[in-house]
Amino acid sequence: MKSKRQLQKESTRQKIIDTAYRIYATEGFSASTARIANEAGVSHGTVFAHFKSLNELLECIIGEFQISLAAEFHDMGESSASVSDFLDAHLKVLIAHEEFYLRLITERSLLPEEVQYVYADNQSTIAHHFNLLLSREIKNGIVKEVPVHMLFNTWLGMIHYYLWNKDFFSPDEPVLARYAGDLKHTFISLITK
Amino acid sequence: MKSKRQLQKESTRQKIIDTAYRIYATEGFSASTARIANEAGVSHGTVFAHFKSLNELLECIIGEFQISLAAEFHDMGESSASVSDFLDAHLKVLIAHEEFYLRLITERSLLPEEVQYVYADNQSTIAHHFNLLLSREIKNGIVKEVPVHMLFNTWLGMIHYYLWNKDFFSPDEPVLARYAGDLKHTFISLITK
DNA sequence: GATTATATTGAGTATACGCTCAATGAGTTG
DNA sequence: CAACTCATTGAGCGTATACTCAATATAATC
Repeated sequence: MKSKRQLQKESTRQKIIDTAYRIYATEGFSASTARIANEAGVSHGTVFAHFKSLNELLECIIGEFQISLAAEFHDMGESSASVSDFLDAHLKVLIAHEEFYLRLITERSLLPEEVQYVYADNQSTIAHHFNLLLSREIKNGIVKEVPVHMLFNTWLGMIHYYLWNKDFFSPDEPVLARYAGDLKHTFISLITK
Repeated sequence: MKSKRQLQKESTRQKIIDTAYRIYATEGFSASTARIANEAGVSHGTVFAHFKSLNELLECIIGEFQISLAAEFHDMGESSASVSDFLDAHLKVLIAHEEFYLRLITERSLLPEEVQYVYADNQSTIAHHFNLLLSREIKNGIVKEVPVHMLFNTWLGMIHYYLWNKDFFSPDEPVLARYAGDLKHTFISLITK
């Protein structure tokens, strides 16, 4: 049984996390700690009672994001039977988290070193499943004989390029949802013989 | 005939520009105006005697960069007879300016709005030539029938992805020079029937 | 050579931000 | 109810940084 105090503390911490996540997703990582505290309805000092520093707050939020993405990517890998399925699933996950993911990739240089390689892990999980499916389809003669890691990089490159140039491709609505069809179709056309 | 004063002024301005360019290319856009003044061997105030604000300095430097890139891309378009030539030329230009270009794309969010769309112009010039060459090769049955703008975006996506993940692909030496062969080879394999 | 024009200087100002800490008051314990 | 614990508060500190301006030094002009 948790004491009233514990519950209060956890709830405050969660309020900070949720608020920071929302602000970061909508406005980027340059939001100040004062701003976050304000919107979370707590005092400025409270932020530092829960997190030793801004960096620690960032690491916590980005870490949690990374963990939940990793879980979704894992499930996705299990349930995809073909490259086409896999691309759909991959897009679906990214579409669901587009806002925050977009900030993460466009403002990476503002982030502490500790989280700079946030994707490395995730992407190697994805790469693993992707490569299995692709190798099979290459062996079956459906897909061209190009090194699988290059195919994977091409796919991620396309997606990131659209995200990265969202302002150009789709300033007022999510990019990925809008171009998912084109992206998938183009990629499939390119990799098949 | 320019007066001694004019020459002095222009030389000071140029020193500031050159120094800022060098520092931005090697360390990124978070360098302070004091730092730039210091390394340029002028006083802090001098920077603001030549540029109304930091933003104006940034706009000037990035604008000049953009103009010189545009010129090189233009020449490149003229002299490329095939898609393969074109890719080589494109890579060559980017390789020559990799450091600054990399900062531009990885730290874009730090830059003033006025320069956010720095590539739009450049890329439409490139796109124009690229599309001409590709359309021809599609008509000749060499290249797959995929919308040319998607092919162009795929190519830029690959390049930017490698630049953007330089720390991962090639932390200690230029990425593009190292992977130019792989990038071009993969892209050509993918687009040809 | 005296006077004027101006490029340069650098100490100083204003602001923003991360972070601290003594004070406060609500919750817990005996 | 009294004593204690601890989450929360917010004014205040230190630092970084863009930008200003009166003073200075040097070139141009007569």
